[in-house]
Amino acid sequence: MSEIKKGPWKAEEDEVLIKHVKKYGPRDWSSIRSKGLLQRTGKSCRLRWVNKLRPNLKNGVKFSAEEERTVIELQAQFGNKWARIATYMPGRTDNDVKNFWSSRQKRLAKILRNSAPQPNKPQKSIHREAPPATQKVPSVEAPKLNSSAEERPLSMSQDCSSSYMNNFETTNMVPLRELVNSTSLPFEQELLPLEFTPNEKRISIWPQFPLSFPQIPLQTTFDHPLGHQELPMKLEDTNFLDYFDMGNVQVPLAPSCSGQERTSEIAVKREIMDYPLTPDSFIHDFPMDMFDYIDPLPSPSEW
DNA sequence: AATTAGTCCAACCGCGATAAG
DNA sequence: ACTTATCGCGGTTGGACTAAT
Repeated sequence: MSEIKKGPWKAEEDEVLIKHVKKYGPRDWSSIRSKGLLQRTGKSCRLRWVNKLRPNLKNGVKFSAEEERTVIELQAQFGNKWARIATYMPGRTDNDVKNFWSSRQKRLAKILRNSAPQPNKPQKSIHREAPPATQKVPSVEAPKLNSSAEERPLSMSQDCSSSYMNNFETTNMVPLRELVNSTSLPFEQELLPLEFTPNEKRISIWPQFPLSFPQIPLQTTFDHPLGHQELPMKLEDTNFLDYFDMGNVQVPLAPSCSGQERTSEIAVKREIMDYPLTPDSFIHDFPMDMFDYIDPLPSPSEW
């Protein structure tokens, strides 16, 4: 029995694989080895085809702003179902999406690490008393990374906002699904999985949204004793978590989909500031540094 | 210029689901 | 109904590349 080859693929091997697929279609992967065409496992052949050789792949192309947004929202909805998410993204594989997401998680983890108060470093003056009228988001344990939104209770569905925060024991975060749901966006209807055909056109899935995307306020303000005049806290500020009690971060709640008010001081403030809650609102929960294309919210006069 | 740290990405592994015998 | 083979998915790893020091 011949040895199984591993490691990087050579161009000749790719050619053999492509020929095989042309002849038999993308199936019978294990027969490639049993016929002696390649010393690769069927698994390896399939992976190579799906991730690199398949037609219409966007190899070497960075994720666009639109793709970033798609991943963010679909991850919030589906959890780490990368294959499923990839079906909404022409030219992208589950591996692409997975790699993209994990790199953003690392980026965020770094941001949070850099932002965390240093043990020996004098702390900034932080407003630690809960403002009287503020409703706290229930504290949740950060779910394990491989958890899936589909398999979790609703309240635990904020994968993307909490799963990368394993460094913290508990974190109060906006439940992403609530935020997404609060917009009453029928995701399953709006984002149709794409079927790949040889000559498929690039399908834009976003124009169907009633609102433009993304709309991150240039300066997301949070309650602070100094007031936002002195402290225009921006999420991209690497020290932004210093403004919070790290163990008990308070973030805005979006209105529930039933329309009932879920007041939080911040949410109210946002209303006052005339920032409507959009389908994109949940992206407020991310530091801007985490993504490449999160643009500032245009001023209301520009709408 | 050399070294280090950070990022990206291709490929592997393990596991569960499903099909075939 | 049971066993085995195959496939597909998600998690992880390691090397290549780039930026920072």
